[in-house]
Amino acid sequence: MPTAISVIRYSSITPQTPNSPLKKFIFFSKYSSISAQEFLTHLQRDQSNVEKSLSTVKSKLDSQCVAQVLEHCAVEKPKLGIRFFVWAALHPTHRHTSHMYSKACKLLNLEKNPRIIVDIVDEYRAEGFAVSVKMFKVLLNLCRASEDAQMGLWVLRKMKEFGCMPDTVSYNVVIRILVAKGRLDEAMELLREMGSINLYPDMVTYVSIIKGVCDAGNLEAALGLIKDMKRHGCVPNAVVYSTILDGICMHGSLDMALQFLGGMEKENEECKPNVVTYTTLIKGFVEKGMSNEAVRILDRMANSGLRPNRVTFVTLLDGLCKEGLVKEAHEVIDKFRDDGVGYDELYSILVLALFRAEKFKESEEMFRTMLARGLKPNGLTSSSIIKRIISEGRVLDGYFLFQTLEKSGTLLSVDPAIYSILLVGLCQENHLTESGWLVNIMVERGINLKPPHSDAQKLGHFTR
DNA sequence: GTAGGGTTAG
Repeated sequence: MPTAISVIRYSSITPQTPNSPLKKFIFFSKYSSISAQEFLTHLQRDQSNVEKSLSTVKSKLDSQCVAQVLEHCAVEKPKLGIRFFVWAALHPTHRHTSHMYSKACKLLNLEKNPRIIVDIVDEYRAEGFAVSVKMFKVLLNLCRASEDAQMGLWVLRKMKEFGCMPDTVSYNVVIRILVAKGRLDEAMELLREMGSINLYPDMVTYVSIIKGVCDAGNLEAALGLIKDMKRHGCVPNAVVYSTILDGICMHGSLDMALQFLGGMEKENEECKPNVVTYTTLIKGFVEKGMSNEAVRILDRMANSGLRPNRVTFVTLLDGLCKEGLVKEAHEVIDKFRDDGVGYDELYSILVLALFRAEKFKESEEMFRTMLARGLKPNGLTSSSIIKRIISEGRVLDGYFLFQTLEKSGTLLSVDPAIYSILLVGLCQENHLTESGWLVNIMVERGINLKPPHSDAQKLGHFTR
């Protein structure tokens, strides 16, 4: 049987990108798929014509393989990594998800080294490579993932030098980065620029700018933009109106927001309020400490035939619990128990809402009630409650809850970090049988020990 | 593209 000690030893060989060439080779052959290796080989074979070399690879291109190639390029050849990433984005059988864009930024450390993008564009030019609009859009989306407005603007300007005409989507990407950075004037300037080169701003362009204007509290400007878009034949939809409604909640009054909602309810299909619209208003009431009113919005939403989702319930139950309206919160979940989200999930949301309202005792009691009634709590709720119990020094309490969750089949959804925290606690208090049980489960599930730094030092005597 | 525990896997 594995012991606590063996798990700790075992975890010391957790894969991490190594530095020495030999270790790298072992890592390379152990953790990379055949296809990633093939792409890497071709990527390095003819560095003067990377794309052509890559195009001869027959292996299947998938997300896992993209991530592996990037990992291997990260340390020494980040530029090659990006060239591969851009090439892969244009591959007919593959599309990068937005998650993959963030992952690429992280792996290649684009935030710290924005120069890489500049260097790549220079490389393309030096090679006389025919860069397409699509390729530039990949670079733009990398700028967005690294939230680099400066680089986004730079890439947008560079496009023309390659004979590429930026399209509406290219502008939208840069406008969104600027809005996120609060650089509204520059975003507006780009909007005007689009008009001057006969590019049509679309719904996405307007939603981005309107959101920026609303966040800044300029409701009048937002309404002005609505007029502009109508004039340009872009008919505002529920997304646009929901964005404005959020602005009214934040910077106007709730009365005004109610009126605005009333107006939307009378509109035709495209503009009718949706789940997000109602949730936005619920959030508006909750943030003003009027959760009881928010409950009425939920009813109004249900009456109009829309199903509230998780976000709706999280927003509302958080508000009710913060105001101590726990009875009302129960009424809400009982009323909607068979309606889409599911009772286990609703109950979990309520327990977590109490937790976030710092009503820890009530929240833990309700969590235990859930388990006693055979309801399955979700991972976030279980993790939050157990983590707190352990941090209060009630290690065995945490252990018993772990056992209960294991029996109910929901232990797997608990954050893997908590396994380690619990194991450290059990070891420190010399609960050997209990640690053994936990170790078995961890080994069985392939969960590595990742003690927080301070605890790792305390664990020193176990690893010797 | 709008509300936004984090979920799958990406």
